[in-house]
Amino acid sequence: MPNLSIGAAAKASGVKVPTIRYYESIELLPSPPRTGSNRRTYDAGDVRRLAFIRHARELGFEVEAIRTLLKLQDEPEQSCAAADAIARDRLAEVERRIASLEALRAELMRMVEGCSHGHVGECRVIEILADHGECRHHLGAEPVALAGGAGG
Amino acid sequence: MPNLSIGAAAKASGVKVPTIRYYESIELLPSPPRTGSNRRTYDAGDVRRLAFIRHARELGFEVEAIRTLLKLQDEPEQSCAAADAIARDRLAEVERRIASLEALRAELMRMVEGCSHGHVGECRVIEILADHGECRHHLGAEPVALAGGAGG
DNA sequence: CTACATCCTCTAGCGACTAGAGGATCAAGA
DNA sequence: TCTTGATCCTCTAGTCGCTAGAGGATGTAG
Repeated sequence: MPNLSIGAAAKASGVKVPTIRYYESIELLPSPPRTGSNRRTYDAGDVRRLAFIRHARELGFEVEAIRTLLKLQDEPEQSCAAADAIARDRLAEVERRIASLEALRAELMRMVEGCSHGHVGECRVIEILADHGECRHHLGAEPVALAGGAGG
Repeated sequence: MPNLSIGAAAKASGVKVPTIRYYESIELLPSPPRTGSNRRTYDAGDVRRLAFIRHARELGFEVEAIRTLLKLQDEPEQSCAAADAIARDRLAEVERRIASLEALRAELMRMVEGCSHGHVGECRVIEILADHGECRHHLGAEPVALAGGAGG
């Protein structure tokens, strides 16, 4: 299945067309050969690489980490200690995030359970947000950062 | 404690100075009065509002949602159904994120456990990322988006 | 009087895309 | 052959929620 158009590569890999071009622009994906009419052509290897990137992104790996992983992949005689370290870092962060989110969920549940659908004056949601002292746990110094950026 | 400088308001509310100015620029916080030498002066009400915003942001509320909540807060005779709905949305999203992150954690644990510190050729980390088929669960269509934005 | 902290405005940058303009090319049907 | 519409190209600018830095004015402590 060689010589795929960018659209076909997008379909096969699950990475959107503009995102593929973006990955090329940041040199995460090599510039593919072009047809006579200047269109990009991809092969199965590119699709695999794109799927790899997509999967890693879904797992929350940052582009820089993916870049490192791809370099490791390109030189398979290297030690996998570096790849392992990246995954471990990721795991630690994911566990931190889960802990934050669970504290957060507890607080949100407290809010919506306390809401008696009366007036805002007695609304727990507003009240809890207004009174920081009611919040016993500590959500950590850094913001929780789950505002979903790239929604469909 | 009226007539605080922006730095004092920042300290009292836990919101950084440039962030306070940013909130003013997007009209989340009203423009405060200025001194003769053009410096912003805040009072206790502003500090409360800032603390409210900060707390809501820590809980993952988007600025637009906070804007709505603040409007509700300013008119306390309204029904709190809107505030409740916003909090419920937030809760649902948090629960989705937790589920994604737990699937993700399982996969990362599988990765680092499988890594025998040999060569990349046998490295589970690379292998699992490369082979999407090994991933049984589904992380959802949208990206997990936990790349920590504003790390201090 | 001298440091130095704090304040001001302004612009630009971050990450990881997404959206749209404005145009070229391709594939299929009438 | 013509036409329609999908796909492709490049480019710039926008998203979100800030953060960083330039370049200058003002305040405060010793």
